Amino acid sequence: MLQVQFIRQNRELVLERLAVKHFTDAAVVVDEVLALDDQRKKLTLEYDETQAKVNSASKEIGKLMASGDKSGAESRKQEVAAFKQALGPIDEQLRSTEKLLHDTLVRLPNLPGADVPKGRTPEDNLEIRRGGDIPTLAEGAVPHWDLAKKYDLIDFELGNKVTGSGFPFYKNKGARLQRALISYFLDFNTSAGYTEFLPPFLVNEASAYGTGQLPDKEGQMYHMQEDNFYLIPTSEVPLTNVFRDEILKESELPVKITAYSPCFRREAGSYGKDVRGLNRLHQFEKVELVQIVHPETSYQALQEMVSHVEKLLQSLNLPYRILNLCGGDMSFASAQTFDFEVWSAAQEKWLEVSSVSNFETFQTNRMKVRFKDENGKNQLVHSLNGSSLACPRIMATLLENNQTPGGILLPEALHTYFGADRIA
RNA sequence: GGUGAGGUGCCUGAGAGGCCGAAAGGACCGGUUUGCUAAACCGGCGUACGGGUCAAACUGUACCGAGGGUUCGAAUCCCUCCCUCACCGCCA
Repeated sequence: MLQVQFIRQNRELVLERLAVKHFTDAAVVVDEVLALDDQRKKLTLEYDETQAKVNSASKEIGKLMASGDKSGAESRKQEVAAFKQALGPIDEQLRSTEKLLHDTLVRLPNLPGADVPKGRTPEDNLEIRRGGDIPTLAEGAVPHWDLAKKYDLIDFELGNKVTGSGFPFYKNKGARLQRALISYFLDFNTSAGYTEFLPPFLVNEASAYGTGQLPDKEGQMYHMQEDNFYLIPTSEVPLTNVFRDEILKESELPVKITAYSPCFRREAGSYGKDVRGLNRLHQFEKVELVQIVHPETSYQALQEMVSHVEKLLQSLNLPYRILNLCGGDMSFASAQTFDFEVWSAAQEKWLEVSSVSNFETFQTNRMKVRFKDENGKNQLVHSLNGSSLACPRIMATLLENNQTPGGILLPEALHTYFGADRIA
C-alpha cells in the first residue's frame, strides 16, 4: 500500500512511475485518493471538534453534580444530546470515507524503482547475467518426468489418487534428494547470516491480508473454512508477518531470516504443457529468504540477496540467467524484482526458480512495521524477500541436465547431503 | 472438547464509572556523581490521525484483546467474538 502523504507530495513522480507499471487510469485513481484524503481530514476535524465539546460538557456535568447543581447539570445534558445527534452522521461519513480511501489506495500497485526497465511483457525483461554452461545432452535424453519414472523418484499418479493433480509423491532417492536440497539450502543461508525459522504453514486472515494475498488474490490460496485459516502460498507470509505492528530498534536492523516450508497454491486455471511434471504444482517445497532493513540500505540488500542466490545456483552447477523484470511483468507489490531462471536441458526452456524482490515500504506500510530512527521518529522499514530456492524445478533441472548413461550425476555440494554422488 | 481464571504501555503490575493515557517498579535513553565496572541521584520515556508551526512549542480526538451496548461520562458495567493460562479429556 502506498503512503498517501508521499502521493500528495510527489503526484507527478507517482504518475510517471505508475506508467512504467502500465497501470491504467493512474491519474484518476491518484486524484481520487487525494480527494478522499482531503474529505477524510475535513470530517476528522469536524468530528474531533464536536467530540471535544461533548467531552468538556460531560466533565462539567460531573462537577455540577458534585456541587449539587442538579438543574445546571440537566441543562448541560441537553446540550450534549444535541452534540451527539450531530456526531452520528459525521461519524458515519467519516467511516465510509476512510473505507473508500483505503479501498482506492490498495488498488494502486507499488512504484517501480529507478532501475526497473520499461516494458510490458516477459520479452521486455532485461537479462543482466548468465552463468554456468548449458549442457549438450546425449542422444536419447529425456525430460525429468521420464527420469523420475525410470529411477522411481516421483510418483505423479499416486499423488493423483491420494490427493489430486499437482500433489506428487516423492519416493526413494527422489524423496531423499528433496530433503537434501532443503537442508543444503538452509545451511547455505544460515552460514551467510540468515536466522533459520520454521514457520506455521497455516496463517490467519490478518496475516494473509498483511502480505497482500488478501483481498485480491483470495482464489489463489487454499482456505480452511472451519477455522478461517489459509495455507501459505510461500513462507514469506508468516515470516514477514512476524513483524506486523512492531516497532524495531534501529540497532536490530537488518533482520535476515530463512525458512523452509511447503507452499500451497491453487493455481486456478493454469493447465497445459507448462504444468507438466514438476514445472507447476499445487504443493511444492521452498526455502525462502526475508530481510527487514533500513530504508537507505534496501537496494544494497537486494543486490546482496541476488548475489547470494547466484552463488547458490553456481554451487549446484546449474546454467542460469538473471532477469531484471520490466515494469509490466513485475508483481503488484514489488518495487524491483530479479528473477532467476535455470535451463532445463531436456525441455529446452528456462524455468523460474527464484524471484528476489524489494518491496520498499509497500508491505510494511500495510503491516505497520517501523523502526525508531535516531531522532526518535517512527519510520517504515523496507522489506525484501526471495527464494533460495524452489525445490521442484531445481530437482527437474538437476535430473535433466545431469543425466548420463551412468546415472544422474549430482553436484559436489549435494554429495554429503544426499549420501551419494549420483542417482543410478 | 469440558470447567475455571484472565487479557492494561517494551516488561512486571495497580486501577473496579468522572480527579486515568493510565500508579509503582524494571528495562531503555539523556544528565550529574564516579579511578574502571557497578551503584546512587535527577530528568525523559506509548501509538495513530487531525489542528497549529519554517520547524518546534502547543493543542484536539481515538486507543487498556476486538466489535457492539448502557451512561451526560467507560480501562472500569452489560453482550458477542478472539486469544492466553490452569486442570480434565483426547492425542503426535
